[in-house]
Amino acid sequence: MSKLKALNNISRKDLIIKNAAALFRKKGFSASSMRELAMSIGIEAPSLYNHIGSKSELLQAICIKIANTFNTHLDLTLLSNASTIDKLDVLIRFHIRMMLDEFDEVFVANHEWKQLEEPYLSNFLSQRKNYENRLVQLIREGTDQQELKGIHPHVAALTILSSVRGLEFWQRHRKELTIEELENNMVHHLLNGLIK
Amino acid sequence: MSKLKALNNISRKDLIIKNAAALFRKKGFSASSMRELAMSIGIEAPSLYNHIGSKSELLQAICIKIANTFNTHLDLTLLSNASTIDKLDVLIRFHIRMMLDEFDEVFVANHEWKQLEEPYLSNFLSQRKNYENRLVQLIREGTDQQELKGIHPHVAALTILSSVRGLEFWQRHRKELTIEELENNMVHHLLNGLIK
DNA sequence: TATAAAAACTAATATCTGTTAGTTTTGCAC
DNA sequence: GTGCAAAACTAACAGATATTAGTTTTTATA
Repeated sequence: MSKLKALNNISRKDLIIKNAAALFRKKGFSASSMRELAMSIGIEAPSLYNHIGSKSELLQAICIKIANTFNTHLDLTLLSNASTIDKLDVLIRFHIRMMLDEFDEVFVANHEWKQLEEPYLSNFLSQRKNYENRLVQLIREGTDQQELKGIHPHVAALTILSSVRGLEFWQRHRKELTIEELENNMVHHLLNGLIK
Repeated sequence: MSKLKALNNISRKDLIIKNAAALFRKKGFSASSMRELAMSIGIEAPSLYNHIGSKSELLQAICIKIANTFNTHLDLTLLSNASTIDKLDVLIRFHIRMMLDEFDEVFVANHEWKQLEEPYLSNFLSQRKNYENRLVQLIREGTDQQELKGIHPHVAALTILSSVRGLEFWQRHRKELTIEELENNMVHHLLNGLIK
């Protein structure tokens, strides 16, 4: 087993977390049982506890990882010298890629964070609030510098974040467009509008 | 009790459904217990069954009602002689009002439909797909008639629906804007874009 | 092949779940 | 006040839940 682990560099614990993300996405955290998770791996439920501490630890791992990924990317983006519009472009595209590439994890973080226990719940929420606030600030700066229209920054930020989040429903239509076309369409809609 | 019911026209069953919507929104359907629901209304859990058939019946009632409300409104809107843009305007504003006025129910329908049992699950999904398809068709017509840009209709529809759905996060900011200002900002963003 | 650790197993527990059965209380009509 | 129906109650059940304890099997190393 440790030879396998060395080969493809994925530990038993990581496998459990990955399967948990898939299961939690499909049925929701509370409606998912440890027996079901174990079965998806091909072992009995108690065997899971040789690798993990508890069910809620799995949710914590998923949510924390996603929150960190997004915040780290925002850090980097805000540091650049690009214009506000270009920064928004980069951020929107990153959200879209994440939504498609790390679908299960992002979905679970978006939908099941309510089931986190303290202090992970507070932590997750403050990270998300922080992310939102910095995005709002970016939009405000764009408005001040006459790059953007005077749309209320909170509303604009919410619209952008909600739109990309809504890509959870895009799976059905994946074949219609390439990822790049999808990105281009969505960025264009959010930045330039729908009306000709 | 029946005098009370006659007076304010809300039956015991309706009260239970209303409290269920609030509870399901706060904790999720699977994480909500019938004992908790009963406590929120001041009775014991088994007493609920004098008024309702089962827990899942509550979720069904909530989801069906919301799906019907949206589909009925779309029926009416599509019948009018207004331009595509005006129709989109009306639809977006209706979603926003619903999200704010019937918050618990809309939230639960959006988030917990997965926990529906058959045939309610299939029914709900086909109603939602139908709604989405008709919105896509409306946007396609707007493009054909040169009212709208050539943004991929599915992407545009998804962006619009996701944005209004994201108003579940607006509760925190309710005091910042009136509902009408919120509507105006969001409609303007989605139709005319963010860039000046 | 012997050893030790990793990881699987079985058995069991306490708790919580939705729901039922049967009984008592409540509130209104006469 | 009597009677009746609505709606509350208590007691209880069968099944599922996450998790623990203790044991056996598997695997890698020496």
